[in-house]
Amino acid sequence: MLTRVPRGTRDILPEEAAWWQLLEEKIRTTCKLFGYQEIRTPVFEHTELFTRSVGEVTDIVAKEMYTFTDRGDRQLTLRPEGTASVARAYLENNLQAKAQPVKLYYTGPMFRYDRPQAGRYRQFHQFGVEVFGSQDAAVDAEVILLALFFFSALGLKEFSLQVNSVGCPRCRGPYRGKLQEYLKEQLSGLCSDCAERYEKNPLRVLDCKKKSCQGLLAGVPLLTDSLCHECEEHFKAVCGALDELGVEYEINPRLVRGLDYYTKTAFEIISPALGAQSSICGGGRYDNLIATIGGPDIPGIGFAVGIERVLLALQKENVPAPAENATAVFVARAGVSSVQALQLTMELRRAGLPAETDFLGRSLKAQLKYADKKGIRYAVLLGAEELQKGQAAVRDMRDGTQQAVDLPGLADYLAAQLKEAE
RNA sequence: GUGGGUGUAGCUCAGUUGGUUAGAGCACCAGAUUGUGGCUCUGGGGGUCGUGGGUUCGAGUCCCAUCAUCCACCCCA
Repeated sequence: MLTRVPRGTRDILPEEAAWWQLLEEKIRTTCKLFGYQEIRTPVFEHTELFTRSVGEVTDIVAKEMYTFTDRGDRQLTLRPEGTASVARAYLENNLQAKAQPVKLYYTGPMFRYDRPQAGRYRQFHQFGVEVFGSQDAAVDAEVILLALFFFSALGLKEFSLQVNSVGCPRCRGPYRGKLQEYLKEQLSGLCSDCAERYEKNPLRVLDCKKKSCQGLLAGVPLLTDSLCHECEEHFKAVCGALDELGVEYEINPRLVRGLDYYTKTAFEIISPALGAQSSICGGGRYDNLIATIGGPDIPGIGFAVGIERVLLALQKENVPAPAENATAVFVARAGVSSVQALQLTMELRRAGLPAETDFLGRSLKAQLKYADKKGIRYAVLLGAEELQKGQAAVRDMRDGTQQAVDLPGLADYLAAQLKEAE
């Protein structure tokens, strides 16, 4: 073999593509139901967009971006996430001039240079929504409800919601100091990763998986206790809205989001069916993002769902595979040219019947075998004998019964049979 | 970037202390049925044993390297 797919990428073969189509359909219907409109942005952007919005010191920017220089010496990057691009498009196309708030959704491939593992790929796919222009806590609730609604619509059963508030620059700065002060005492007991996190991003120490570190965090000050008045009120309002709407959730004061632009609400939806990468949806509010990339002061909130992970979760939960939409009719031929058979096949197609025929000159037996394997319901036998009488034999592949039908009425006959079969 | 597991047919795997021409099931193709799928029977095609090097009279088997893949860490969807 000359070459293989690059590491961390994969082919989606027809069988699996049926799952993808199902997901894409649910995405569209759910978003329509909630009044969100689709936006499509390029898969690559100026590198600067991500370094500025996602944050220079985040892992995504520091070590996971697919960055390249094009022939015109431009620094470009394959998008590692969707929010920055949508925020850029919002600004660039003056969507603040449209009816507010602007509610958008997107799907598509994202790229991160990371070691592949269960539920993690270098090219992966996200479905996300973004709302610009409202600070109402009810919007936070709606966005969360949309995600939960989507998972339920897919037939997913086991998933749970965690929420937190990561504050804003006003309260996060002082809290960071308080946290570092506390951690300073424990520094000798923390793992090497946490020692590094202590310097670079102390909030991350909170959700370290090591028991030894968690043990040292018993009396750690929590951000939710140090929120400024505005953030605290907003967090209370979000929790209150979820309560009132009957949404089950857990407050996880150690939930930290990895991207710099998050403010206030942060949430995550987890599927226990998955391995270590159990997060199927992550999101939150980003009230300063638009301003960060040079726009006016417009608040926003959104989430991203990992399509591959949702697919894994559906399979782990044994959600039944979507029914294959098989071809309805196979035109088998005996002593008739493939072009003649194609002629009849086209007539059926023009009448709206999914149909195919043989191109391999196989025996009738082999043709029927093919039709059987592809789950085709009706085989039309076009043979010299029948053709003389102006007929074709229609074989119901389910019970093997056969019926001679006049060619002029064949499409109508098949259409009626198929309708009845429904 | 770090640690561990696994690489033999399209798929799942077997292959003895290193020993002739590397096997099975499923899948695929054909025949039994000269124009009829599924079930059965019979036959057939398909492998540089991941790759490169080493040890040996002899390597799928042992050693080293490398690549791929899986799982976990970091981080994230």
